[in-house]
Amino acid sequence: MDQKVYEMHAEICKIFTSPKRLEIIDNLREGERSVSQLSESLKTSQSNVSQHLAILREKGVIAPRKEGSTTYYRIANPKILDACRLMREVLFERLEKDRKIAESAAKR
Amino acid sequence: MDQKVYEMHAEICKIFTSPKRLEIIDNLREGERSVSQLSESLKTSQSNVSQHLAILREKGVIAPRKEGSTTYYRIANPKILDACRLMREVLFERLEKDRKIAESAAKR
DNA sequence: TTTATATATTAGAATATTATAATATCCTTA
DNA sequence: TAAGGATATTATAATATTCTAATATATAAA
Repeated sequence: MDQKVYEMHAEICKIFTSPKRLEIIDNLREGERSVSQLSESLKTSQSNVSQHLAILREKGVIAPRKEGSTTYYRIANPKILDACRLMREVLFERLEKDRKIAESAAKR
Repeated sequence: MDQKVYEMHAEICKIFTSPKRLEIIDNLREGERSVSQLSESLKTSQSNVSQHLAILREKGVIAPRKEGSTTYYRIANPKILDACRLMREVLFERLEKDRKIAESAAKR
């Protein structure tokens, strides 16, 4: 496999390495949201939310719709939601496993 | 959703943000490999490969098997492979889309 | 027990990412 | 067209990541 593919693959996976971007994605699961709605919901500055939205937009995860001076964003690629959910499952399985290990250690 | 969950989720997704880790995962798809085999295959220093293996090991992606002085690693969590493949698909769809856009632009 | 081989760990330099602050742009309405 | 609200962009400080070089550890062979 070409080196370049690994680089691009790694690049696209950076979508998920910011808690705020994950939270934005989660918010947009339920439907369109404006920048200020997201800013409020995440309790994060408008500037920072816009930066994260720009990253998600450039990577093709979300798409904007302008209505007057308001920009609404929506999920543009549902496949990404599947990947996101799968990794969430991996996390939860891992947490469950750790919990069981701790439980059996406590018994002894 | 709890803030902490987003942080852990982002943390686990960092598995995929290094081209070398992706290449290691791809190599291990075919079966067990030793550190030196991987080092040679990736054309990367033993030290650096060991560092990446440590990260993958800590995140539960791979598991070691020692045989004498050699350590063989294998995939420990197949679900992670699914997530990895899904993101690769997302990448390829994106490349295909960009290609089509370039093509139709060239026609004009 | 010395030497060689395989892997792991650590320190540090180079680079990348994230958040904040300041500012710019764009749209609406008075 | 001036003012205000919504969003985007830019510079920068703080932090995190990655690689290299050096060293440590552990096993095997001589």
